Amino acid sequence: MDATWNDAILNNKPNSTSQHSPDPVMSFRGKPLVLDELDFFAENHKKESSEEEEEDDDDQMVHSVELHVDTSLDLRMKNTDSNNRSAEEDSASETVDDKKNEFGALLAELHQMNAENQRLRELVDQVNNNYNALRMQLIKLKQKQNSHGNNGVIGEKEEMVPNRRSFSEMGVTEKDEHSQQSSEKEGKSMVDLRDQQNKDIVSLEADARENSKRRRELGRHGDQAFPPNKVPRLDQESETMSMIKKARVSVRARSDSSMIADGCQWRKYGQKMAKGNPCPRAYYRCTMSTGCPVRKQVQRCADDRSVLITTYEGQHNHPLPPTAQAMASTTSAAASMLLSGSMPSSDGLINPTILESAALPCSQNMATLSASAPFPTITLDLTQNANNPSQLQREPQGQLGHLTPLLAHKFMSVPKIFGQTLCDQTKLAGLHESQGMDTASSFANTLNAATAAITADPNFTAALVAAITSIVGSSHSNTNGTNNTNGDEQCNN
DNA sequence: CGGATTTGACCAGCGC
DNA sequence: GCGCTGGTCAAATCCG
Repeated sequence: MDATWNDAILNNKPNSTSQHSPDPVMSFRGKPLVLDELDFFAENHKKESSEEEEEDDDDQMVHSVELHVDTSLDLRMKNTDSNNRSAEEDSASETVDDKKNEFGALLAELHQMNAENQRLRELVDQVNNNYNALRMQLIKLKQKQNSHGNNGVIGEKEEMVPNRRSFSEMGVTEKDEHSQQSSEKEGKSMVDLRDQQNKDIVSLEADARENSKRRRELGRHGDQAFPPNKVPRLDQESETMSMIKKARVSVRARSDSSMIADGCQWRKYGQKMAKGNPCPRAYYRCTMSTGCPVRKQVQRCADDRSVLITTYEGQHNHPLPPTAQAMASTTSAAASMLLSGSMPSSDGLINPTILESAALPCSQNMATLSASAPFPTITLDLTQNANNPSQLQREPQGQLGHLTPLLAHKFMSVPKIFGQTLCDQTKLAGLHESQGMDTASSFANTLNAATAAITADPNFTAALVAAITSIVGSSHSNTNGTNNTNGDEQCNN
């Protein structure tokens, strides 16, 4: 943005030319501007501001800029009128001055917001960095302690124990683990504590299995020994925990390569022929950190083999390179959003805000949630709009970093709509039960509403398309060190 | 030689 | 209980 132009507008300095001129003009660098030039600058300013907006992901800024342009257009219209009616020149001139002042104020506000956004962004970056550093330290510490506790015998197995993973993902935050570790410092050995944790978790999961089994039997026999409001609470909690553990994000995108380049390192650990699809499904796990629980499945679409379906599961437990953060943020945020919306509101009904959103007519069917799948899955379909040039142009290929906040914001804004956190879900589940609602059907309803709510946001879908298209685009040149698998070749042949 | 990939075996969940 | 399916393991193999 041209600083001089800004200063001229922001300071709203009276210019000698404009002061003496009968026509309402503004000046720029000492040169009087006619209205067409003003429009030109306004348009230019809009373009520049839009570019900045794309970099800053500042939605509010967009509104400000639009307002600014509207004002300038309004200005022109008013000025044209005043030229035609000389009798109203004075009043028109006053109107123009008013508009100029308003214009300047808006720009000043715009700058303030911009600066504030910059500060906030830096703050968020800093918090993120601190979090990642702490996390890495924690992981290293745990590994150290594990190696002591196991006489130096530690492997991936220990880190990959699902119990531990589910424990951390079950809403027991690292803070809790920290507090447990500090209590351990007060006298308990790490080994004992870990054994106890594992026993508790094993016991929890065994109970959950038992309850699940019992419920299945009850369902078969139509027995009411456990009517909806009498089902043990643990069952609900376990179900929620299991959901959290199993939430998935599926991305459909056109790609010739065997994988989309999402910035992470993956190791293939299996391949299976899936039913109903001649193309094999490949299983990958993240190898950027030992014990990272993230896995993904890659499979070509049976109907259209140019479409690559990548399904992500889990959250990374390590810092990610900028190129990986876009996809990771998108998937983890989508999973969070998905899970946050997986329960009804506290009154047992779907939040009316969701229904309002669902009623919006602009759904593009790009993001869908599946309630019928064994695990809650959000599918992002990028095949329909991938050829839309206007959307492709929004984001240069290979530049994912600055999309992350926007994508995460777009996803994260949904839980706010639902007005709940993951921690509330178990409580709500109990309440839900007590009101005798059919959990499965309400869950499906909520998912449907969430689907509509997400897809109703054109900004979200556009940003998503841009982000993942750029990922897919870059995958042609970089397959992340993974060669084409047999499965892919097999399928392409 | 070490890391990545392949592939058959194994296991768990689910429906009948 | 049995068979089917999806997901994972781990030994064998490949590759740089």
